[in-house]
Amino acid sequence: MITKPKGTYDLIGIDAKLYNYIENAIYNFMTNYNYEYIRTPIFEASELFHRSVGEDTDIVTKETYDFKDRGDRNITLRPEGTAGVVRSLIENKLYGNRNDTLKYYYLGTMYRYERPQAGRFRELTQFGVEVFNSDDPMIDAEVISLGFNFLKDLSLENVTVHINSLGDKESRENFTKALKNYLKPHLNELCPDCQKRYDTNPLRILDCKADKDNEILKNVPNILEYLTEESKNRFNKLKEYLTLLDIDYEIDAKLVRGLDYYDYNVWEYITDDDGVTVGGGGRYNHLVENLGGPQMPAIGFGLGIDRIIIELKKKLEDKVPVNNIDVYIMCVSEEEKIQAVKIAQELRLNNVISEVNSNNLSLKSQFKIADNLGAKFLIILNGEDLKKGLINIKDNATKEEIRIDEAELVDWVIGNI
RNA sequence: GCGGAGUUGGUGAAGUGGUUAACACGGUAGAUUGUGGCUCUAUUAUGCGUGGGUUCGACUCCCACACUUCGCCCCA
Repeated sequence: MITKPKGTYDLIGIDAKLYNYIENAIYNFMTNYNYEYIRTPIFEASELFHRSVGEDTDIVTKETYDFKDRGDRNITLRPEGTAGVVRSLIENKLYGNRNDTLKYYYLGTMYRYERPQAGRFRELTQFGVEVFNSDDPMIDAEVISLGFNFLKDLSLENVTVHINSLGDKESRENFTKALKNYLKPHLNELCPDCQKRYDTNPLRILDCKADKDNEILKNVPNILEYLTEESKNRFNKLKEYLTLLDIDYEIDAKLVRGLDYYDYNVWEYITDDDGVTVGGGGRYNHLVENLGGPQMPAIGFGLGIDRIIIELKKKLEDKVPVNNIDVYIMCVSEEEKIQAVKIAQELRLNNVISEVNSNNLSLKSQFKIADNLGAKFLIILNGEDLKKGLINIKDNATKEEIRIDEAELVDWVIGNI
């Protein structure tokens, strides 16, 4: 048997239903916020990700799907959404009118060569937004609240936004220096991984799992105290706006995001009950420029649809929603089938959700199927009535059965569902 | 890339080196001369992740691989 590649999954059953539900919610929601839909390729030149994410990080050296195409080009399956959108912005000169704030959203699959775990796949789906050309904390608040409100709209109620500021370059350098000075005398008390991180990625030590309870980490310098005036102002403004907008947020000075390109305000959406991060984002005011575009501020987030589906399922428990249909059409003989197909099409074209037996089943089985589909009405075709131009229709709730004229069927159904 | 646990019908699962792989749900057919949801009866895995090996004999033991899951690294 051929099996699916590691870390992928088939979207079927309840998961597929939830995905459809989320997808529709996204389109509706984004229309109200007046964000434009953008779709960029699933694969891009490898260089794009190397330059955006950082040349030396593990992410790019061993956690992307890279290959050479037949034209000997270096190609990478996109591991995230931001780089492609920024590339498109630059290539298509979408920033033509420099007064506009440009707002985009995307939904699509991403590919990461990682070891699968709970809620971590090699093919994953992300919904994200990117906003260009506004540097005002007001827009930070809009973007953060957009994600938060969207999750609420999906009825994922218990989510808190964890916010932090990484400041500008100067703030980060100052903080990193202070952090390293603080940790240096205690280095041998940290876990082996953290001892390595001390040189490679000191900020990551802040959210180390092994040293979580370590006293040393509890008293670590606070990045927020090392922010420059400007960075601090941005962060304070953001908090004011979030309070104004009634967003549940929490300041988390130990929140660091993995990418080099973030500046200033960063955040994650974290569920309250089990602490799952369903998404996160940050401001990245230098990425557009670094990828060859104009100097242009930007901010965005990504939400993991796969994780959201998992969280929604936890909430649903056994209350699996059933899509009830309006009409189930039962038929046995050849002449009944001919009629059934015709009626089914007619009803469907009139927005009546209809299903028709197509398996030569006994009436008993057809009744069962109709019940499982939650049909409101059953059309039970029979040869004798058909000859008289009558259709036998049964209300599945009251069990009442009436015969109505063929010509009046559609109107009758529309009037009664 | 590293480590732990797992993989038995459509589903939930029990099970043993030896002939017929339990039980339940679900499905199908019948009792019901075309009108179900209750009940009863029959039937429903030529196969126990895949490929090798040991054995007279393997679903059961051994090896490899795949996939799942939990954790590490990493987390865009």
